[in-house]
Amino acid sequence: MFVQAAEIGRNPEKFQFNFGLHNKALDFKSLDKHQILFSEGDKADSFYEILDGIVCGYKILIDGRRQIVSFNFPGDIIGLSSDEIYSINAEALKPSKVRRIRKRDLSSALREDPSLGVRLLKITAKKLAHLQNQNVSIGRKTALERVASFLLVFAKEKKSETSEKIKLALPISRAEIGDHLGLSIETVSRAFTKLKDHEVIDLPQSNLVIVNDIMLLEELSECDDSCK
Amino acid sequence: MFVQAAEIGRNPEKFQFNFGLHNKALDFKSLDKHQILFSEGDKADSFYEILDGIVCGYKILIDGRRQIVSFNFPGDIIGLSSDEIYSINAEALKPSKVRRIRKRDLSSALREDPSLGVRLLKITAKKLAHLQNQNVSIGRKTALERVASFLLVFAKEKKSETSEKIKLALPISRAEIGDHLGLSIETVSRAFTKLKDHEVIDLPQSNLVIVNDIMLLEELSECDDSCK
DNA sequence: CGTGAGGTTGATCGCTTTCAACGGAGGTGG
DNA sequence: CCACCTCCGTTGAAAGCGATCAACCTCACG
Repeated sequence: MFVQAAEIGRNPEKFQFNFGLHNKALDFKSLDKHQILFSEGDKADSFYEILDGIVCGYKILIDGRRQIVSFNFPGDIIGLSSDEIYSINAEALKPSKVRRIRKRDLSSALREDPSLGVRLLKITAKKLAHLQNQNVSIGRKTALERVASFLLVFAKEKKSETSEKIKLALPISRAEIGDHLGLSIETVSRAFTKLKDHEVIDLPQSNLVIVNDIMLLEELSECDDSCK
Repeated sequence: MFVQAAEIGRNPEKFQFNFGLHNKALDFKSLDKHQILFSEGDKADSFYEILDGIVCGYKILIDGRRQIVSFNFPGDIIGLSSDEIYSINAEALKPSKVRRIRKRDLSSALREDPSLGVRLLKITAKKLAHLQNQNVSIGRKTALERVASFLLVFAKEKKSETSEKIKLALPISRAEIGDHLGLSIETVSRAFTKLKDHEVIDLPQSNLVIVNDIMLLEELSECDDSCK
């Protein structure tokens, strides 16, 4: 029983990227679960706006260790690369839809609409800020603090809703969370259990998180003392 | 005896940012060692090009844990924020010079020069790629692999020089490296010692690294097996 | 020559990983 | 319809890596 409506990352009000290219060849693409959108080293002539689903960006070391550097939800952009080639892999975590934007179209679009540059810059800067936070989490936080921080991001996005309790349908597995937070599956699971035991969250299903106390969650995200 | 000429990050050919604003009020600023350029939460109406020295970007948790998210050398930009406020702190690690660029000037500059947007985007995307690599290091690599990766970045920048051995004058303390790599001072020190013992590097002074075998360093940056 | 900051090295502790077993949910085929 | 299987998540026990605590060293500087 998947609570689709409450699923995280589904934010219809989210900024929809508009290149003013509607009359030109639009390039939509459907992705199956686990389908690769692009791989590290591929020629990076396009980037993509996520329209539906989730596409993650990740890197793998030669021995298989994986680090997921971003989860991309509808409205997000993936594939902006400084180089001629992609620096990461992109894979759909569930059936997804994306819109392809060719870089060569970008230049002309920028000429036609100077404000586009500012907007794009803003999006990129936002990704930067998020990645910086991620760096702090992975580099300096304990397992519990990382998981709390991770949940907090989604909880804050949905906070505007009136009810005290925040319901999050996580469309992401423990393994994927682990690879995002630099933790093992087991450690992620234990952190969830600990948050549940301390009644910070409820966990009616493994993918359904109900945040009981967002203030406490916020405290825990920087200092897990009260959850020892 | 500081080997100034060989110091990392000193790359005179590095892209110098040009806003075509030379005739307008230029805003240079000198920073002492440890002087704060801006703090997290400050109004972010400007960003800065580093002209000389090193400025690091970092975050601190309430209990003092610090994560350095970037080292910025001459030619680099710091302070690009998606928000109205800075998301990080910026501090000079040694006497530095920066050039201030007001965001309101940016909009007009973008209108006058559309290619500027592409360039700025490229710079930001490069920072993004670097931060992603950093994420992989901190999230999935061992201490030795992280230090090897760290050195490798600088070694590759200087590789073009003819000699086999690459001489790096690290202008960064062990504590700063640790806070960048998510490690303690002691662990960083031990990693350096191990690299020295295995003759991957020489370490005539604590701040002077001579890379003997960049191929081996590259291997070690993803798999520290051969250095156990 | 004393002092203090930065770096190294050793010993111990603790958090996270790894290895292992178990349980539930969903899908398939007899 | 139920047995079986696989995938995912949870829990326990043991091992390992890095943090912490502590002592010592070196060097620059007053």
